[in-house]
Amino acid sequence: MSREKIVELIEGAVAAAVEAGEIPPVADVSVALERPKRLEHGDWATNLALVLAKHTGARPRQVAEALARHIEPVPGVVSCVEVAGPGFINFRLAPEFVRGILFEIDARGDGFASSDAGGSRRVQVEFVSANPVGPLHVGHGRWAAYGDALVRVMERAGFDVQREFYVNDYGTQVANFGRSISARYMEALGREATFPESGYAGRYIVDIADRIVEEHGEEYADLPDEERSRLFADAEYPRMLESIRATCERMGVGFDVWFSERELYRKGEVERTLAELEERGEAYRSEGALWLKTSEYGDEKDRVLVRSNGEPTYFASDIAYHHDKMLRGFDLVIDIWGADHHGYVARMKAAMDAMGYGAEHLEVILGHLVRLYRAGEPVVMSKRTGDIITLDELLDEVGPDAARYFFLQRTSDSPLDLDIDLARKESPENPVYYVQYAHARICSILRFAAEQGAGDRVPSPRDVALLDTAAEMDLIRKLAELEETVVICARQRAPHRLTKYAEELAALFHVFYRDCRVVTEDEGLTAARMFLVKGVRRVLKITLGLLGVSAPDSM
RNA sequence: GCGCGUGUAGCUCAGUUGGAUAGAGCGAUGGCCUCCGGAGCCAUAGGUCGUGGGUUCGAGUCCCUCCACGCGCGCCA
Repeated sequence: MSREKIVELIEGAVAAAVEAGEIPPVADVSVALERPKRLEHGDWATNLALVLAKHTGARPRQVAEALARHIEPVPGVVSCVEVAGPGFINFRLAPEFVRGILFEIDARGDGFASSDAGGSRRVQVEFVSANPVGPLHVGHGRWAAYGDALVRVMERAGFDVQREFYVNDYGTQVANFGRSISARYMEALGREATFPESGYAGRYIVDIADRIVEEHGEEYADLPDEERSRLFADAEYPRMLESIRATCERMGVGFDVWFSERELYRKGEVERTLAELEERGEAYRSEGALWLKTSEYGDEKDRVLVRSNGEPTYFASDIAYHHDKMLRGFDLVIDIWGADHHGYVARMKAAMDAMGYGAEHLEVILGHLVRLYRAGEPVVMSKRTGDIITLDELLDEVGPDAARYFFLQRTSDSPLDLDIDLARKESPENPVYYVQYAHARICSILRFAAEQGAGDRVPSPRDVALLDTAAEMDLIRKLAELEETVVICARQRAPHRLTKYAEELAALFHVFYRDCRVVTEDEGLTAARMFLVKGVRRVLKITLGLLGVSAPDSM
């Protein structure tokens, strides 16, 4: 890749300048390299001279000129090196080197833009992790899209990543679920029932109860309430979990591991972890409860692990869970939580320290919520009242491609406003159609070319050299940006940048399409342009694939 | 009250460890189809980057004040 070539040149110049006594030694050169925003500033630029000047108090431009003196253009690679502005060194690549990316795309195929930037670091990403007591809501959809795209992007950037869904199938939520079904069941039979205070009011609970009545009639009516509730909870949460899995599947999101909280308890991992923390002197007893000294690791106060009634808290099992993750050998664990859990981050990180792993092995990404609107009016969403728009309903209305793309357009750490009426319009306001259209259009061109009998030989470098208009070169340069874009997305945990890349690439293609006819009388030019267009198609497909959005041949 | 997050064009939002003249889509206005898909392209208008200070060669980006909005602050999960 061109980046490495430029870094080489800069490193050489730095070494030469240091030897000549013109500048002090420099640690790392590669970080100072960036793509200028403006084309007239070249293909690559470094602010290294500015950074050096800052440390030494020298004049930035003088440092830049000293460095530039030690850099010679490389025929066929770098055509021009110049000092500009306050002290940037700009590099312009030779056109034939720029065009070389087309051959690279052709050679690497679907593996194009993958790199080893992540160094095969073992990473686990845990996301969605919804309680199996109700359907996924729209916010879950956002986190599913985000987590899944993040994993795809990190994989392509050379991380070894696993997807995990944590199933909270133990404790209060599941118990409430059972009690809610139980109450609806009794109501359906015309028996006396009081709906629990903290029950789930959603319509789906009634549906479940009705189904049980249909299948089993009054079979459970005379059981004690608690027993019936437990029975229903145990029988129904796996079904609910299955439907959650199916919804994720609809969005193209699959998990490598479904990890059960219940299993943690069953295997005694919670007990073991608590004992360990006590042995390490990180936990202590007070007021009849067991506390973790989280305040020693940056949390506001110590937190309860075991209540005075003997019941472990959710925090306790969560620590055991993260203990388990670390035992499984991950270098880094990324948790994606709803933003409403942000008060929980400090204590979980403190727990990582208390266990002796170090908080730096846990990264928490807070997925902000989705605010739903209908025709500009906010939709009140509450599990308490049961008034929610489910993810399935949204998928019914806008389809998985638009939903995923929409969710991925914004950074994860800001709230997302989603107007359902707007989203369901399927109008060009949703850029997913714009990008998909570019792909479909290319496929159409290639179909046309085939009808015309245009050959699809790999063009010679001389043919490819015919690609020299601004529209063609701009498009080619954009193709070369995918790999670094993927790396940035992975490092910043910011897959949303890829939607922007996709739109820019599509836009440049549309401009090219306007300016350049692909199928012409000129065989060499036709071959070259078909080669280019195929490269664009490949890159669009890879990009959309990373986002989890389909790349249709026609629309 | 304390903590976290967010304030960038009329609207929705991008903006690499601080870099060169702050971008895109939608909306608005005006143009472009004899010929590979007009779900497209081109042009124009639109900004004190919430406010006020600070750090420096340089701040949308870093630090502090204040304002607005969202979320959190349980022996809930």
